Amino acid sequence: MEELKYHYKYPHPSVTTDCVVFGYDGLRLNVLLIERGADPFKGHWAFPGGFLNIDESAQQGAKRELFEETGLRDAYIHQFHTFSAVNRDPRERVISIAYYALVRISEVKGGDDAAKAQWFPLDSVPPLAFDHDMMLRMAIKELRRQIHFEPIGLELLPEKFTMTQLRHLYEAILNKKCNHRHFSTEMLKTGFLTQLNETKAANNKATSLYRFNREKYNQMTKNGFHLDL
Amino acid sequence: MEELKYHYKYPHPSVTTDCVVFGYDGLRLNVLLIERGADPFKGHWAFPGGFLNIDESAQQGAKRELFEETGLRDAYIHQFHTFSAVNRDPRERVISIAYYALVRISEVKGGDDAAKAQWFPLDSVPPLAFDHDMMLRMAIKELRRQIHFEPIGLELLPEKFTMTQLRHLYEAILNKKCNHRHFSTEMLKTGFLTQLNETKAANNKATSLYRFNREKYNQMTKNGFHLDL
DNA sequence: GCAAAAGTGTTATCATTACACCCATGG
DNA sequence: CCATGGGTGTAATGATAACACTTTTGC
Repeated sequence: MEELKYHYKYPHPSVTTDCVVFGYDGLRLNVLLIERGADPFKGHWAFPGGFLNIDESAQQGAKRELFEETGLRDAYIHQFHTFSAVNRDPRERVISIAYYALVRISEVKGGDDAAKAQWFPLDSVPPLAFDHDMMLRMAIKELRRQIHFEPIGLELLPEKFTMTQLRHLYEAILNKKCNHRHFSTEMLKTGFLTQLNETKAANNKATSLYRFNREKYNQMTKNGFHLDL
Repeated sequence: MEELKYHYKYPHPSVTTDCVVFGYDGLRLNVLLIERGADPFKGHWAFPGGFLNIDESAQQGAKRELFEETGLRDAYIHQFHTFSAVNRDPRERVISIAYYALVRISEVKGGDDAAKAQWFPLDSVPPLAFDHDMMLRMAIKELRRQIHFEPIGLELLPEKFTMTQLRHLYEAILNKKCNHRHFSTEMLKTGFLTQLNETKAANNKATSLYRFNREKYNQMTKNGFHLDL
């Protein structure tokens, strides 16, 4: 047995970060799951995560775990809840600070370790390990709230996109249809979209392409705004 | 020196809960602060809080701390963020799971301990200890978001109240005027208000009194709804 | 009696939706 | 050449706000 080095008068919990990684495939919202190779919950699916180092903040820890699993360095992440039920891990007392990330599925590489990772559409997620079912429900709830107060999309859509693509993303996240006239006017008046001169001759007449105005986008992420959908 | 009992191979952080207690006095939103009696930050004001026991969840810990400080057993509390910057406490690595509570100022008794506690209106809060300034900003931001998705007021208003009182509460929280016609129709159509036969002959002609419909209120707290203000 | 607080009637403006129609592409 | 997936014009409906006016109380 290894030497035990750190001594406390009162017991301290272990602290982990977990990351619900949302990816958009242009049609549906997906989550990235890892198949556990060891007990407890061996063979079950779970979110990527791991122990927090003593010299890193939770955000740094979550980004490190995300990088190890997806190869993404600067993804957008957002802390949404800390899970602390006494028996949530059968081995020992573990508190998990949970984040969600928004990424483009196409940019994700396989993880460092040989862990099996796989994307699942939101309506086909298998039963998860630990309290990760609740974790997923709360992540979705928080994402659906956040969409009313911060811009979303820069991390999920290609560089250039049509208004319809942006609406489809919002519809996938909110799981409801949005009126396209209203959606378009609301989006344009936020000011974080730049209309390009280019158009896309897709399956219909020339359609305008848009790009995110990063400066305005970041400012609105920081200061917040209010969107009625 | 006391005997040290708990041994870990890797260092574990300490975990605390802190509670931003919001109280409404019928006019403004206030927060409850404790004057620190010992270093670090001796003499500075801070939110009530303390170490999490190994056999309680964060929610139980926050409620325990709240009870010790206010005498309130069943206040409404809501977790809003976990603070984990490496040097947020100068003594050791401390992670704080932060909640806010909504209480009636009139029901708060002095705390168990001799700690000096005092209510401060939101626009007169002194500089706070640790990272509690940021904590307060984030608590207010989250409360202002939450008000769009869950009913608020049962914990802050008297049993019976007028529509104007309810609107004043919302205006105090959102820090902006609400159109009184619109406010009234929006509130009534949520269904969590019950109009009483009684009226209040206050400073004007007879005004209807309302009560919260607890069943509907709790259901909407749980399932969420959407309110545009 | 008058100022202040709060409710009501009327109307103007704007947001939102519904419906019908048009256009360009891909088979 | 037609079905499909969007886009647009017009108009109805409903939400929101502004303004003037009323009621009652406290001073």
